[in-house]
Amino acid sequence: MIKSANRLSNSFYQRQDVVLIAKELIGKEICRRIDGKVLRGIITETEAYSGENDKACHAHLGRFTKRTATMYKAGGVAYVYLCYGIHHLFNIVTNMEGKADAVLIRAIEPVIGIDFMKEFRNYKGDPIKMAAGPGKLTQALNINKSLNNENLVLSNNLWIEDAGVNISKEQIMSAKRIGIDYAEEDADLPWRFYLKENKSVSRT
DNA sequence: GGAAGGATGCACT
DNA sequence: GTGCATCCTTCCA
Repeated sequence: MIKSANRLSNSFYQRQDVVLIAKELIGKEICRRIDGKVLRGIITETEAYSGENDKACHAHLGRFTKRTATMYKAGGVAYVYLCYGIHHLFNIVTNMEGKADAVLIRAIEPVIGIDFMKEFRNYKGDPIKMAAGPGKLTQALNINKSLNNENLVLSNNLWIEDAGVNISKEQIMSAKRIGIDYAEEDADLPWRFYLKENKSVSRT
């Protein structure tokens, strides 16, 4: 295992309040190791999804399928799946085994390995917006389905650290989630969190 | 074997 | 701000 005193552990992921975890993940650092290189980025935007009471969640009300099975695992594993046949989306499973809660990582601000991220995305523009969007950040970090089920506590390829960035409550904004209009009244839940006035968020 | 869907991104006005 | 292309996975017959 990569040595890191700041790596988030099961006690962080396996708490029951997925909304709280989504909020606390803002400002944390996502780390991805590829070929011995480590890419890092600060999480600037998340969304909470809860299996029990949330129509937007893939695993709502016992919809237990091959795809959503990962969400039922104990907190601390990655749930990666393909959307629109094109985009990989990266989620962090939370809560205990049997509870289908997860936090969608929607955007990061690149910190280390920016050139490699640019290469993965074949992107020439401003790095601050390079990973501002769930499909973009997975591409920048080269996250794909092979990382589904990856244990973020044990893995050498993908994990989350507390970067020591202090985020005040005033900097964390909440809003309704995006792209889930099919979820009816649950689409209005203010379960999306993002860093105030940060350029690396998908939309404002 | 086939049909339907989908937690987006980008081009364009 | 808005419209739509796009294609792999999943689920069901």
